[in-house]
Amino acid sequence: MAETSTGSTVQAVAESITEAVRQGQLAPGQRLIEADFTRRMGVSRSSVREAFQRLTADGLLLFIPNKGVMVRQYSRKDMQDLFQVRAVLEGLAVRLATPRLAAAPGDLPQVVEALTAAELIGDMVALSEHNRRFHDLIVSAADNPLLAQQLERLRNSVYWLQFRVLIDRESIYRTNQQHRDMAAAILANQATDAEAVMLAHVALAGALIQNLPDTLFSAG
Amino acid sequence: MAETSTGSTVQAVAESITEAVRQGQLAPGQRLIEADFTRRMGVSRSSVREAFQRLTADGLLLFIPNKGVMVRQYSRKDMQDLFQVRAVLEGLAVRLATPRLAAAPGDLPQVVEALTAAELIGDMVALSEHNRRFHDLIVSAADNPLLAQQLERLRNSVYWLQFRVLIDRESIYRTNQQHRDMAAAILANQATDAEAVMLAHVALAGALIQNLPDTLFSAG
DNA sequence: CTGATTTAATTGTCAGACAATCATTGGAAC
DNA sequence: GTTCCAATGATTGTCTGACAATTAAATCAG
Repeated sequence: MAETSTGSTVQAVAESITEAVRQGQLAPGQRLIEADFTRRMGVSRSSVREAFQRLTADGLLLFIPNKGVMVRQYSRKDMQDLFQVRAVLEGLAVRLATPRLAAAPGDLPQVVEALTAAELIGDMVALSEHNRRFHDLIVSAADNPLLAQQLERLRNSVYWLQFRVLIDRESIYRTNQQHRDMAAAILANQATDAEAVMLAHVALAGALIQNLPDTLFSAG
Repeated sequence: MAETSTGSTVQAVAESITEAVRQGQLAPGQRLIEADFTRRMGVSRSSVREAFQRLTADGLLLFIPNKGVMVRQYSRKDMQDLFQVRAVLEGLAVRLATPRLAAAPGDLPQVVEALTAAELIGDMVALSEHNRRFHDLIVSAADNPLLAQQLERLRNSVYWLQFRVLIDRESIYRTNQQHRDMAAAILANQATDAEAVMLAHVALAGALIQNLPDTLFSAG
């Protein structure tokens, strides 16, 4: 277990599971057995249960009484709901962040450049990485920890789907163009414009996800 | 989180603590001792710990490693952050709910009437009750469970402060007038107008809370 | 092959244990 | 009397083992 460990066992278990889900080693819908993790990680059932509890509250796992927990899977409706919420929150974030970033852009210009560069050479890993940096930069400039936490949770929920989305060059280009437009609006201190672009940006991401095949969604 | 009670022990403990916090029997900042609850409620430590864990994720309690949990207390900045987030979420809720409620108003007219009646006779308990019904009606009409859950959590956080806010007749009147305006916009299927009123409504609530004395806030 | 019944897995909860950490108390030194 | 520090007590973090209740799997009768 080589994560940002606080020394806490529960924390380590939770992080390990989170990572496994993100990497797709634990598929959505898959049931998690307590005894399984006690053996594989050499920790007690109490610790495993507490980790499950925490991750359930985080929305990563789904808890069903007397049945245990499973990796939460989302229906199309769930994703639609999620992107509606995410849109207004990301919009709020960029609205709050704009005046601050306009005054102190920090890494913003470099990140946008890196995004464009990654797009040109088709480096998906770098693209994903810098995309995360772009949004993190905005959220942290918004200076609202609650907002940051909520958005982090929402992003975790779509993390594994996100990868299946950026496949065609067209979508990548459109997405990246929105990044550039948004950065321009931010640096010009046009909060309303930046928010409008962000709303379109999140809407596009949501639409791309809805275009994915049925097999990636639960029935619900 | 007010889930349907499963009769589960952990659930019972969590609900009991939530209720105690809402009623002010457990004051913000107060530390909760595990052994205390095992004795008083006749349950095991594991159950208490799991309940703590759940409530921490819900934002009701604050967890500090090796120190335990305490009833979370909020600084003015925390409350400002919270109301910023709440505003956009409640705004989204009413925007989504408006077309549905315009088509099928359900109890909306009666609730608004009951609010006005409670205001006239100065019945604070009824006022609070119908206020909750008003907002619940909107959120459930929005048909977005994720949004509903997030708003529920945010409301829990301010529940105990809310009571200290509605003291002067002026604020009560203004608040209630917003309810009436919002209902009118909803029934006229004017989603944008309804959302605008909601934003003002939440902003007013936030301002009233900021007017409360320092003693009700943590330092931060 | 289907359905019912027995068997095995798994969860929910409890009790008790012990080391690690935090909080408090009571000096000892200044 | 105040300040620092060690001894003491309280509390948390984690583990082990246990057992009833519930769910899932296997078995067998038809």
